[in-house]
Amino acid sequence: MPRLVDHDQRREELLARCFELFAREGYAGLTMRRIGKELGVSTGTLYHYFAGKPELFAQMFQWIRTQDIRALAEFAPPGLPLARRLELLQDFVVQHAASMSHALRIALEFHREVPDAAGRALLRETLDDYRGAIAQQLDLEDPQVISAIMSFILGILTQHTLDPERVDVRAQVKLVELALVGR
Amino acid sequence: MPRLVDHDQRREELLARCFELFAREGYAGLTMRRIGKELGVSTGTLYHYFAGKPELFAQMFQWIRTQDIRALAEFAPPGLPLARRLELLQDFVVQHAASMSHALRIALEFHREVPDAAGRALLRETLDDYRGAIAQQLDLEDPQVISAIMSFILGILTQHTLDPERVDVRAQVKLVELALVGR
Amino acid sequence: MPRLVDHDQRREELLARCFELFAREGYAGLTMRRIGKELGVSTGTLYHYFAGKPELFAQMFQWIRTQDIRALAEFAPPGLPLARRLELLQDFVVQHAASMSHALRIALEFHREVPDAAGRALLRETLDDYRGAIAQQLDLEDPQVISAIMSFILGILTQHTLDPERVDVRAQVKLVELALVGR
Amino acid sequence: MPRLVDHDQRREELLARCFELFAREGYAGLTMRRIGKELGVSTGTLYHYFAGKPELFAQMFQWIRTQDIRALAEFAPPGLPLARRLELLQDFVVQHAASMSHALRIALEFHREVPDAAGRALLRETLDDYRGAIAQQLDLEDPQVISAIMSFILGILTQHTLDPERVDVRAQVKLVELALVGR
DNA sequence: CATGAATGAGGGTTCATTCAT
DNA sequence: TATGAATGAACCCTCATTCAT
Repeated sequence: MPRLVDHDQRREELLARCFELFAREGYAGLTMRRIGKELGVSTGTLYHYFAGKPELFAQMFQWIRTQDIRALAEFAPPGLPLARRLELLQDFVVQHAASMSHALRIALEFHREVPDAAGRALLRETLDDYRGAIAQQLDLEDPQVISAIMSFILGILTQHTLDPERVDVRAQVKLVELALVGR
Repeated sequence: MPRLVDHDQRREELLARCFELFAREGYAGLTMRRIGKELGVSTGTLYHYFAGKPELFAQMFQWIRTQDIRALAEFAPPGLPLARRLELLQDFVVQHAASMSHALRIALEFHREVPDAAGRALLRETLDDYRGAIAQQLDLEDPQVISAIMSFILGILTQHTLDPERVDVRAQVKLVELALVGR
Repeated sequence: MPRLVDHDQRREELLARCFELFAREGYAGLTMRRIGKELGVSTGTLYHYFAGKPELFAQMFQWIRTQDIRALAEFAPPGLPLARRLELLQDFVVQHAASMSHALRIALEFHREVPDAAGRALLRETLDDYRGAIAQQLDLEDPQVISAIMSFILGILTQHTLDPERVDVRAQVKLVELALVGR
Repeated sequence: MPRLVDHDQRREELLARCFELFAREGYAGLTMRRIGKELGVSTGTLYHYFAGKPELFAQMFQWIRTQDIRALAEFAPPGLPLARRLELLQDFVVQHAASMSHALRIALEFHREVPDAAGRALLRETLDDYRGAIAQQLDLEDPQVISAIMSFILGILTQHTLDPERVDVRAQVKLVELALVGR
């Protein structure tokens, strides 16, 4: 059934192109008409592929989540020492700062817009996936350490959003290294 | 003779009571009618004290900022060793986690809703004030260290928002201590 | 009872100062707050003297009407020939063009805002008073002639409103003279 | 495929049906909701065709203007003597009194609601078009004479509005004839 | 008498959503 | 499958009016 594949492929393509839009304008600030216009389709078409705005947003969140985890699970090849792994994590954050900030904003919006149990569970699950990916890539086990690294990354992304010129990601990551590896 | 009301005092009182509302519902998600209802006043009264929704939001942001800086500048009395200061910071974060998370969300909303140069400048200034307060209270000077601590706090607050049950603030702060004070 | 006199005097004074305001901004376009501000009193005071906005407007209309008729009934001393009287009417229109235009606008607004039988009757009565004053001052009797002169004046005022630079009142009145006095 | 609607045609149709509404209720007195209800469409539809209330009003004004000038430029076939032309003008005014009164009211509203230079220029232009049409149809040249006839018509319309029962258009026009053609 | 804080109905406008084509 | 005209609830905001002081 090639039709279904086409349909799903088209759907994903639309989702991908929504990502930046939602990150920039926010859930409430972005209208279905606007989305349609930016994607070059009518609102009718949007409703053909998605049941509604919340549905579209939720699917997009799921989509980013998958994309992100996939990318995060690959930044360090196995067998490297911790210091080197931390360096690679640092490179990853520096390179993906913009899109990770966007993803964070969307997660926070998701938290607000989908405040039911399912939404919360999805967010927890997502956080866990991130933590898991970091744990695996850094080859660390202590959940508090992972959580701390996670905090650190989230904070860097937040500062990056609020004051992009002032945040020196590299210098900051160095400090984490100190904490973990010792001096 | 007019009704005896201190205009500015009343204004501030309304602002204070908006804080949680905006943090929970977000700028776009919170309607003036809803604000009025929650505060127990009519929309007309709201417009009597504030020129409009953006104005109300901006004033509220300024108000939190002042409140927060004031609180943050007092968590550690002078003359204590760094380890003790970090402990006090940790206590401060633990105690104020909820309201600080709210403030962070509002800052991020502000970033989206007031995207002009003045808004951005205000956010940078606010971040600087926070950094300054932390620097002074911890008696630290290296801006990168301050920024890193800032990242750390912001990340804890973000995780606290997304997954309140899972974040052990105390355990995480311990790690920062290790990085700064050594083991 | 000097209090009552004071009260009425104050009321009339406020009415007088409303006139231009209503003419310029229109009934719906002028708010009670604005009236208060322009007159230097609070809205409360306005409601102390007038039962409400419609009442204020109606009283003001009555007030202009009285003023206007009084002025119109005096432009020509008795005993002059028709040609001279027409000249004096012309002078009167030229001098009072602005305030007469305002009065006309207000009459038209009154027609819209007070569409009940009493309002309509008041407008007819007012028109009759004007016609009567013109008839008496020009010493003419044919109601169609009076009505024609009335039309003429109203039309001049309308053109004066819509295109103040282009209307040469004197030249136009000359034509009426031709019609009435012959050449 | 989209619903088959000629956007511009639909727009004009809505404009035409707004005309009487605005004339009767005035700009400020007529709400978008009311317009929608009277035209049998939702407010959403109104905003689908017009950018807003001012835009709708302005387009309607332009529309009447075009309609009126077209009608006015055809009341007298060429080659008739002045007296006959005046008779035809009289017939025209008698027949179109109601719609011309409406147009005049709308012009006056426009004068108040669009007080900027462009609005004023448009009104002047409109007056000029009317004067031009009259000049051409009556085969007259003296601008003051045209303006006087214009005044006369405007005044008749004004009286017609304020006191419809009392104005004998025919009798009044006779007087203008006397002035122009002589007795 | 005078004030202006307070009200809430109703204004213009937007926008998710539906549906005839 | 795709379109965009159409809907109407709900938004922000204004304003005539009331009333405690």
